[in-house]
Amino acid sequence: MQHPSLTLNMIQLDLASPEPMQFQLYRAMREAIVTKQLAAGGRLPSTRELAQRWKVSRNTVMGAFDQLTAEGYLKGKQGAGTFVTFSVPDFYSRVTPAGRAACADVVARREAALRQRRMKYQGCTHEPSPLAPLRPTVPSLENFPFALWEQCRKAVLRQGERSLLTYGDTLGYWPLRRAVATYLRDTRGVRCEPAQVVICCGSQQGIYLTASTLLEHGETVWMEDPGYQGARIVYEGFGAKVKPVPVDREGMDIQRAPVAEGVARLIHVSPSHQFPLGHTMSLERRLRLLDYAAASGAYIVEDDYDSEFRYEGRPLSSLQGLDQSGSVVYVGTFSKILFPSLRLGYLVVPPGLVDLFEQSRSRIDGNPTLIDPATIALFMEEGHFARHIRKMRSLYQERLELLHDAVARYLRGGLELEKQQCGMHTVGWLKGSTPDQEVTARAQKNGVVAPPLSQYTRRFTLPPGLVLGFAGFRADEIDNAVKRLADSIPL
Amino acid sequence: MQHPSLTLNMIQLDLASPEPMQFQLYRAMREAIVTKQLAAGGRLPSTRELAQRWKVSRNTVMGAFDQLTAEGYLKGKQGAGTFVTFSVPDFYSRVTPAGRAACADVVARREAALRQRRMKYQGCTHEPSPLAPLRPTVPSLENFPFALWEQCRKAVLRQGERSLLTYGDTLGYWPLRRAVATYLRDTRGVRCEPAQVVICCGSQQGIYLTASTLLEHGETVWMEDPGYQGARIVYEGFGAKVKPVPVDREGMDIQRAPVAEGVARLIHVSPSHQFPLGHTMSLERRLRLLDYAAASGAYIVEDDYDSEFRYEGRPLSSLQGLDQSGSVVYVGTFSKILFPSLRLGYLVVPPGLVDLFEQSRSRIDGNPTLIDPATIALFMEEGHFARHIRKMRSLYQERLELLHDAVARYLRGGLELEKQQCGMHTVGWLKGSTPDQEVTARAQKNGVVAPPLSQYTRRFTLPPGLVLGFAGFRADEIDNAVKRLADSIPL
DNA sequence: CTTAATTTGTACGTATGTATA
DNA sequence: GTATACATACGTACAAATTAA
Repeated sequence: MQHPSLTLNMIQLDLASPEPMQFQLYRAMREAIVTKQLAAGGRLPSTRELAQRWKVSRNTVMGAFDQLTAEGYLKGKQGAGTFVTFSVPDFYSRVTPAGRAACADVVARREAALRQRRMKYQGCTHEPSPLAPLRPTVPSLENFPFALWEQCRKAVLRQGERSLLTYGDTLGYWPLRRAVATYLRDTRGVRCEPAQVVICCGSQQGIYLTASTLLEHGETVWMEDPGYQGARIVYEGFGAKVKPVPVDREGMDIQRAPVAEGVARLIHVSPSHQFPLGHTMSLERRLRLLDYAAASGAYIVEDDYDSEFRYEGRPLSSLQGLDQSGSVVYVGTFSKILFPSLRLGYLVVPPGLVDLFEQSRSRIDGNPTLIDPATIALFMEEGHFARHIRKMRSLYQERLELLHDAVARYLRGGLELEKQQCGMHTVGWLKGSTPDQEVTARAQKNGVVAPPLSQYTRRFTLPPGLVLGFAGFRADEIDNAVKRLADSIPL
Repeated sequence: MQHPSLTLNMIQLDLASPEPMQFQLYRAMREAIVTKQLAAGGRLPSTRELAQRWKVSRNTVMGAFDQLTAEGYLKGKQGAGTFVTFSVPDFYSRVTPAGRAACADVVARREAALRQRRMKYQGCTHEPSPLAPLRPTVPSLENFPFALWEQCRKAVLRQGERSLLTYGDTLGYWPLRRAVATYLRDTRGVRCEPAQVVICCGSQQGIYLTASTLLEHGETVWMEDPGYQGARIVYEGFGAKVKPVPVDREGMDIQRAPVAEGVARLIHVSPSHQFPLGHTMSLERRLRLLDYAAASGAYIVEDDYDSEFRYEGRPLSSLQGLDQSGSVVYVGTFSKILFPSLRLGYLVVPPGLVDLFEQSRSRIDGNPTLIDPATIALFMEEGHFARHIRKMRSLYQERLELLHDAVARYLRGGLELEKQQCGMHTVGWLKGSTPDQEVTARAQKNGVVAPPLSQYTRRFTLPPGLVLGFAGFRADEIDNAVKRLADSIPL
């Protein structure tokens, strides 16, 4: 077959461009080949000729040719010339307008289908509210002993620099698992061995991991309503049917669960400090719940997200500590005690399930980080952790009182605060008839973050209310925020 | 009703135990109440009497009583005594031996069923091999510019301490997404905007996230065989049917895919440096693959895990850069360039799918970390990143040559190294007839890590071979390891 | 078949701007 | 600030392969 000669007339060089000339040539020629402007098998002009025509060195042309040869577009034959080896396959849809159109159609339909499928999981999206008062779940960062933290980090790095940079254990850094086990035993009445502790990237991942291990597509999950919607989204993402169970002052009542609609595989609760209402689950309800789980084979997810900060009396011990059947997965987090961007949490799983959790963990996200966990471990071992909690407890208690004062000052009659015994946020009931979303929107305009209670419920209607975080903000910030909140509530 | 007096004779204290005595008392009494050894309404002995009997301070007894009172088990009446308030509900199965047995049975069956269900996902587990030569995918940690890294971290913290401790954007720290986009554009020919970049906890999570967004239960995934089994486990965990596609020197051949067994939703490939064999996918195969994806509606996962280190010529540009239909999800990682325990990677997703990925991301693991990403961003902006890659490139090239020398010296005839042009590991073909697993086991005993090739394949048989990592080890370590490897290979 | 012209592939040396140590 | 390394660009030379006269 006679090889047609190709001219390459279409290619223009730009001397002023910062892009190297070799690369300009490479790109232009590749484009020409892929779009079939240069036919397969065609012979290119000699490098000499091209160098002369483009007024560059022959080496420059050869540089471009080399790259194209390496990528398989060209093939040089000594003495004969350089040829386009690569025949853009005829199947290649890009070359014909019809093919292109067909593909575009397929691609568009694919995306539409995907969007459709995912629609059902959408629900309430995570609102990215700004870091303004009174955003809930923000700890006091100003009071975090960052210098101490850095000191621990340095010590940890000095000791084990090389080993802390490599791959860690799937379930987490052992000294941290040990420290967490001790901590939970001492302060939360959790019964566990270090081996049962799983370190994960935040409590959200902990819940995810639990779902991925214990939950099968189509199974039923019972959740508190109102409750933590982040968990609902996770469960629904696994194809679970999430059924709301009403909550009152004694917490979730398992006897009011929709048993008729199918037995639960997972029951998600926050017994120490119900999210978002803040109630503590009563002892009777706890025992009923545990009994139901043991008798029915359901697992309980105990979300203990906020239990560290209790202002009256001793913290109640955990559900997990009462359980004797191995039905409870305990979920905790460091994000709210230390700082959120640390993104570390933990699970305590029943002893018999550790290996199953290890399997799913290694699928999601093989080898975890090491430096931060090692730092936390030391931070705990040296007692800074417990000390910081104690300090924050009294600080947050003060701030809760400040919030009460400010509400009494600026919002008498407009907002009634729930009596809160623990946590970092409280609920304020709106006395007027304005829907809470509307108040939230107005407050946002005034620079105050206060999510509406209605955002946390799916089925049961609540009186209008706001969730107010008081932990992360100074006295003046709280005062100011409540003042502006008062301006946002129509009287 | 007359309250019966209770004796508490059953309670024994253990002075030697590290558990505080208050807590021992608390637990023992709680246990007695819950198991109905102490009846509801019963009057306990006075704290004075108990203190005397147990030979502890009255304060200790009061501590235990306080806790039990706070939790709702007891109620003290001044002048009258302390009473058991909590009546264990009769439903409570734990109280009767029959109920206990029934629960135990349910619990045991639940766990067995779970184990059964999860069995199918088990497959090849992640082998936790020690950090010994010649373990693959270990970068040279000794040469990591840790001082510079710490400097960047410090600078980043100084600038934005408070904001770096709070919650970040779902898809990652924006400056890092921007830096990654620029880097990939310049060095990998990836076409992308910063908004398409998703920061995740390692490439494993990237693959997981992709599967959770694009893959539905029961759909088909095509994968290179041999290939990265971590990805297979992820896909199978989502209920996908994973079909192996053979690989040769030109990479995976889409024309040999098992089309008859169902159309693919996802195609997982490593075109720049096939894992584990190290071949580069030819241009024709690349275009065929892209064409197939665009025409069939499949998505391609391009795992570009190792492409930074190329020792001859320029790195080939990515599949993503050739794609015009938005069918490619590009997966990269920092773990192999910086250090593994950093656990950070990234995806580049098609522009139309960003919001879907954001949704799934927020389910898996809401708000990502900030300090490390910010540090990387600065590290990149200041050029340390590119510099470090360049340095490591020439270092690894040297080490590859050292490996070749050592093999020539100690293993002439026993092992033939694949000619490698890039990456951090290479393949050595065993010339004898011993199965590779056996050689691996012997090597492990001699302190050398060298995974068998057979571990990376599912269906197609390969000649026996070993995967040898040369990047993370010093000259003497490599030499020594090869010597010990020679002792492990029967001649 | 021989020969001369042409072409690639390889190997030098040099200059320059940039980034790095 | 200075020395060093590196990528880009340019020029020259020559061997090996091919082609056409």
